Amino acid sequence: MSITIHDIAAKAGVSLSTVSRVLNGKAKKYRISPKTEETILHFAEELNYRPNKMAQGLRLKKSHTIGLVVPDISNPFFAYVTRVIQTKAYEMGYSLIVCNTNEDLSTEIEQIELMKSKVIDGFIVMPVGTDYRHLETLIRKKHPLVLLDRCFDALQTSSVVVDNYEGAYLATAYLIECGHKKIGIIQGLPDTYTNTERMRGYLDALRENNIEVKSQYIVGKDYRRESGYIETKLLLNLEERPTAIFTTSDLITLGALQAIVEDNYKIPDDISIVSFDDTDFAPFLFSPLTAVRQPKELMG
Amino acid sequence: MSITIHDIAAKAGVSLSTVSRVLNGKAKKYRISPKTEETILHFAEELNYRPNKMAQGLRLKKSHTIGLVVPDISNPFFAYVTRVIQTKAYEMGYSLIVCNTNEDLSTEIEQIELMKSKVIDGFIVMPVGTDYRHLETLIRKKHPLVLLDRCFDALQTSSVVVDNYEGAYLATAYLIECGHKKIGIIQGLPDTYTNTERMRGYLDALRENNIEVKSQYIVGKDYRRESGYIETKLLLNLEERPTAIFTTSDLITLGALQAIVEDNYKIPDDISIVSFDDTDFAPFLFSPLTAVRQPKELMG
DNA sequence: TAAAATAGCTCAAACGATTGCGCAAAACTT
DNA sequence: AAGTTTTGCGCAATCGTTTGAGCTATTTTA
Repeated sequence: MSITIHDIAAKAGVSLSTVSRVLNGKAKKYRISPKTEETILHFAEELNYRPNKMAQGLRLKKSHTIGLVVPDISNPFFAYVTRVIQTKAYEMGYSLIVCNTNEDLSTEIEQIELMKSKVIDGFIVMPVGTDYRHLETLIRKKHPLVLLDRCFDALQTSSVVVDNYEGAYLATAYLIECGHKKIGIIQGLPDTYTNTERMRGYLDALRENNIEVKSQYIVGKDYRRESGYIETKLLLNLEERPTAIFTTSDLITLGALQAIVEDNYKIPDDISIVSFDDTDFAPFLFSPLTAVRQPKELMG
Repeated sequence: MSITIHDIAAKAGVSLSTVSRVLNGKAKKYRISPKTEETILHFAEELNYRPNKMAQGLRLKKSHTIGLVVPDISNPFFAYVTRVIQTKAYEMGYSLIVCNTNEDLSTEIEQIELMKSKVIDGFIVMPVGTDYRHLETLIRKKHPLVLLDRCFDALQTSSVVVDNYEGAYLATAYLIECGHKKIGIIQGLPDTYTNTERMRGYLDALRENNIEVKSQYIVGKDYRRESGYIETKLLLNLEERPTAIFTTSDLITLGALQAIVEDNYKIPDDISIVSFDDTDFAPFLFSPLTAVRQPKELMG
């Protein structure tokens, strides 16, 4: 089959230990003669030797693999962040196992469970965000873990998040500045960190400007496109329809646009939109979009 | 550390072999008594045993891991396909190691080289497309390999591709039908399978309609957005500028749109665009876009 | 009642690498 | 010339599983 250190040892007429040491650059430390070292290196090259990472991993309890858990890799935001992470990981000699949870908690739990048995050096998780007991277990078992995009204040682990509150506050305040008083929000998945913060920003901006918070203007239940579509339709059909909508994800924005186009409303004459998550295509839409940009590169 | 079959064997008072056999559902085959089986299963459950996949992999020479090599995961098309693949792989009990080649051949070669040492069960590669000697090596070494999106006719391996020729032909023919005679094309990475086929479709459509092929209308050198931007600017500044442009990727399209907006041209009055790769946002652009859709779900 | 068959396990090698300990030969000291 | 140090390398255990080949009771057969 493939070449092992046995083959090299045999060719070079030395023991396994010696080969291993030379190949790991520990020749000096273990006083291997330069001549032997060269011979081994020569044969390793000639046979095109590649260490078997499973064997190494078994022995060293290290896989040089990072598990990345992402809610939806086809979402442009997550895709971009994934690319940044992969590139960096590769530079550092690590591979990336990518798991898609589809914004589903039980899938997330299952996928993490599967990865635990794979001897993964560490996890980067963008959690669904409604529960974190499985992450607690991960921490308790000493698996290195970094949370990305969404975090749990109760969880003792490193997290990389943007200031969702501030972003949402600014977005809403901007609409108010533009003269809007009837501002709807299509929220994402309730009880997730990002959503709670964004809602808080929206609400605070309204309150501080003495604008009444109307419950029928607060809609939405996940970050999907379909959600943006349906909720926008409903908002537009309200007796007193909002003049502006704050969409809390790029996919929601997409759905909202679809609804607006279908019902023949004009942006920004009939309705204004401000979106969380900047997207590459925002500037080229039939009406340029205002958006809150996240530092994706940095986050990755 | 973590629980091994040793621990279970000790608790149950049996040998390692017996535990392994029960856990692999081979109790019948090896005549383990139901009582013993139950005891073992009980302790496995109680200790929350997870097999160490590295040890299993070492022994069985199987990692239940697939390597996916993709040119750019932040490209919506690739991201979508990746998601489909990941979901399916997970259903079948496989994990996915994702590598980004950044459309760079040497990165592709390096990444594949790295994965080879990881004992990967098989590869799914969307190759950069300009060379395939490294893939030949892979096949020669009996690594299972499937090519996706782009293929090499010379390579003896399974490939999943769409009919790029037909798509490009139809797109171009559509523009001709609309009355266009001056049709530019912004091609992708030259010498790649997809690009060659799309060019062929474009050229054949022109020829069969007796339209002169002008070399200054054939521009572009990769699938990137920047490329779409620059080439469109140049096309629009030609003395005899084209009235339609066929863009051969969604990112090129994005760049083209940017250029068109900046220079204050109107779609479709001043210029028409037909794009290869449908995108989610196409219907909501300032002017709806005609596009050739690829069956991403099916391809994945 | 002895031989044969079966049930129910265990032993130990193997997968491919790493590493603490030890040992012989060479080189150096006095 | 005998003792000491250094050089250069090998032995064997270990990581956690799997599996072909036994091995010992018990049961069945003749």
